[in-house]
Amino acid sequence: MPFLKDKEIVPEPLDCRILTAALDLFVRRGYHNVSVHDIQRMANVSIGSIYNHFGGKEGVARSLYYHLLDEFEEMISDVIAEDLTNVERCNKLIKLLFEYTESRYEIVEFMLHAKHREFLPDEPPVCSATPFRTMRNIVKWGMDVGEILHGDSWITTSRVFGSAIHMIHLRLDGLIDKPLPEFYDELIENIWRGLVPEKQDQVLKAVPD
Amino acid sequence: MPFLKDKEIVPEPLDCRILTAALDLFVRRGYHNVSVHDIQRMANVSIGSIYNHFGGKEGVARSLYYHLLDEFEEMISDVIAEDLTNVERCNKLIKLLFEYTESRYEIVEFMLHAKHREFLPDEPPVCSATPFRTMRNIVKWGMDVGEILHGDSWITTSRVFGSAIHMIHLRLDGLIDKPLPEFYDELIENIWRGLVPEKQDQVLKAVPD
DNA sequence: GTCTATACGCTGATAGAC
DNA sequence: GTCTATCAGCGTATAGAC
Repeated sequence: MPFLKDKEIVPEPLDCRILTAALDLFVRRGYHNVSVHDIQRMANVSIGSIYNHFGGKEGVARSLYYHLLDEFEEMISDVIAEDLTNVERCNKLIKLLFEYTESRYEIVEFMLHAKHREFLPDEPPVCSATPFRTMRNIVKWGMDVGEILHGDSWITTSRVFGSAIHMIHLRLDGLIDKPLPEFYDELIENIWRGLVPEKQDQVLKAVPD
Repeated sequence: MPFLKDKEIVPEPLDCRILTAALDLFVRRGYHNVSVHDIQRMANVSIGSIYNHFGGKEGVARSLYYHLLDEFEEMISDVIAEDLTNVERCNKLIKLLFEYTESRYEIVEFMLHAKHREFLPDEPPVCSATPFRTMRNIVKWGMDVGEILHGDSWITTSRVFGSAIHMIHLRLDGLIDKPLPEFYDELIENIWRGLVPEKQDQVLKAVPD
């Protein structure tokens, strides 16, 4: 029986507790290895509440997914609003993704690593979602204005973001044991070598925070 | 009731039928959305046989996984045995992976796209398996003998194979609607631009089949 | 070795009190 | 809105005949 003092704990909203618990469990065990009872237990709510708020386990996952997609989208919008060159935008996004991977591991895992098709059958693949489309557009804009050398759009995007995302996967899988930000400078230099017109050294400098 | 004539159909071994059916189902619906009954039905065998041969659903998945890892490993050994430069080896592997993605879609999907952790909890991640280690070694050998410019090993490998693998993911997710081999030449040219010492145009030429 | 029929636990979901 | 108690169905696994 908790003392009254314990009640002074910040009363985190119920929805939030559920989503936080769900994210943690989904990432650690995988969606299908988590039951509604598990979520209920970890979030300290009743099953009834979960069904009232989200309509069931799939509803929780979908809500989580949309929520995080929104966060992601917002992050990209912020970067675009910052008035950088398109190359700098790419750099900044990679930097942010690398930092997220270290500080908010579960989010990146859930968004980049999870197979949503298996539990959200009606959702299109993540890569076709707005944030990823925008990332591809940034590369296209860069080619249009001559910042980035012309080439097939899929190839160029894969070369810019694909290798970074691949490193994120390797990090999440525990193969790379150094924090990703430590790779940032060398990776960026490597990415643009041969992808930008001659003598554009300024792409090297880290973007301002 | 089938006529005797039907019995002339090549008697494919029972194990093989099970594994083929399982691969198909796992890839289409995801491991957790497939029941032993589904496999049994599609393979035209009884549940008992599945338990006799593989000990259960997880056993089927594990057997399938090992089997395909072996195939993959063999493919790489063949390439290494071919006496090519390390750069050519990378090219050849990317070419083969692209071709596999088109011709043996399910295999690539199951090996590169599936989250094995969720149903084979004791297996290390695919990327730490021998084939992938060998791919990283090829890049390292290339750096050692001066074919490939020196740099961090993770970064260089991600730049060489990561972008190709990323394109495979995009293709499997249905975003890229052209067969991957059509991207091969431009991608290869793009990959080595800035990664090999000056004037090494020969990397461009497609490797002999 | 192969099959059928059956058992049993777990999970998603609901009903109904508060 | 929140909770507890309960249900129905599915999916793994086994027992035992052939």
